[in-house]
Amino acid sequence: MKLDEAKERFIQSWGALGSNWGINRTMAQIHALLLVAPEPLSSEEVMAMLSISRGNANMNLRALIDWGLVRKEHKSGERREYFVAEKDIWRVAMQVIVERRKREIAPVLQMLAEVRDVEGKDENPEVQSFIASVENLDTIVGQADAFLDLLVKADQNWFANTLLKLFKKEKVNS
Amino acid sequence: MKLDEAKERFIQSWGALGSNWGINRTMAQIHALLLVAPEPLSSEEVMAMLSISRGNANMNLRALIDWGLVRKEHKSGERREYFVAEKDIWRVAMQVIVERRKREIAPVLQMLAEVRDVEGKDENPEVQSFIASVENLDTIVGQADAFLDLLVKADQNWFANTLLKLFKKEKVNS
DNA sequence: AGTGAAATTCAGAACTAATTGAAAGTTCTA
DNA sequence: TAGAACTTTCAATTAGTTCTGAATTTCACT
Repeated sequence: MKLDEAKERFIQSWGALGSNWGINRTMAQIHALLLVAPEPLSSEEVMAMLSISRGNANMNLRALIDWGLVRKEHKSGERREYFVAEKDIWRVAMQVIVERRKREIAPVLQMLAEVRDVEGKDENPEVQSFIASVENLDTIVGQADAFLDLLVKADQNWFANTLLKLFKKEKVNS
Repeated sequence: MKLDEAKERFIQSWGALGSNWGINRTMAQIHALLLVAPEPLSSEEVMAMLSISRGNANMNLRALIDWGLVRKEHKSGERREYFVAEKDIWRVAMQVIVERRKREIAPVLQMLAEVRDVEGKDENPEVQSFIASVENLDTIVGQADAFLDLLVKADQNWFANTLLKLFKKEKVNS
């Protein structure tokens, strides 16, 4: 496969993946494009390479900056702004986790805490079963949240090592 | 808060959450509804409670069954089918992970393997840097995949215990 | 094998999200 | 402070997704 073809394929797949995860396709494509670009790109270049409009490029570049996945770079003596993606994929992944945790897990935990405190837990068995479901959910979501918190504070080696150890244990146990 | 109100809030939030994660709102709402329903519900009941059409209810119920989150239940002597959600949330979470892993991680690993074998790795430095990015990504995605595989094989207690241990270590280390 | 109750399908309608592009805004240089 | 170079905004449009409901099929019972 030729380099350009490989890049194209990578960008397309990354875009498709993004759109399954609530990230819009263009945003994921721009991210992919910047990831494999050897140099910072200007918005003109992004527009041209993905055949998208100025407005679209601008909007999605800003969203990427918002997520902490891309940053602006100024070349001295140039009016034009350039964009670079964070190239360390581990950091990219952690950044995505941090953001989604903040935007999504936190509100869910909040909601669960609220609905949990429903009236009539002392007499009504239906209420009791509802509370049981909610508490169950709260435990799991809480555990996942704690785990992600641990993960984002850790580094990649720690993760890889832990994983390795866990694998070994699995083998022993089975 | 009254029980009905709490259920309503739960269903709405669950629906909103789903739509951020590539699961359509109605599907997530039906799931939420069944999760907190004390009894199996018929599609008529689902339709009525969420004010959705027959077709929509049918389609999404089937999608839920497909994901392994809901199952049909027959009451003897009844033509009508009833639906129950898997109530063990841990299992629900694992089921979702299994599905998404199958549908999404596998194709990404495939794509990465393909684009990795781009021409010119011996002379062109741009090709080399592209390959480096892709390999980097492949490592992380592969690790995540392995981790999820481990996770789905384990049970909730194992996860909670491991997590607990990791927390303790963190404290000692810091 | 006929009946009616329930499940399924699917073409088009309704809704939602993404995109465009032109206009307005900003910032730099002279 | 004029105007060129670039960025940002946003109303209108286009594309994509979900939902509806009538038509069709399946099924259980007689």
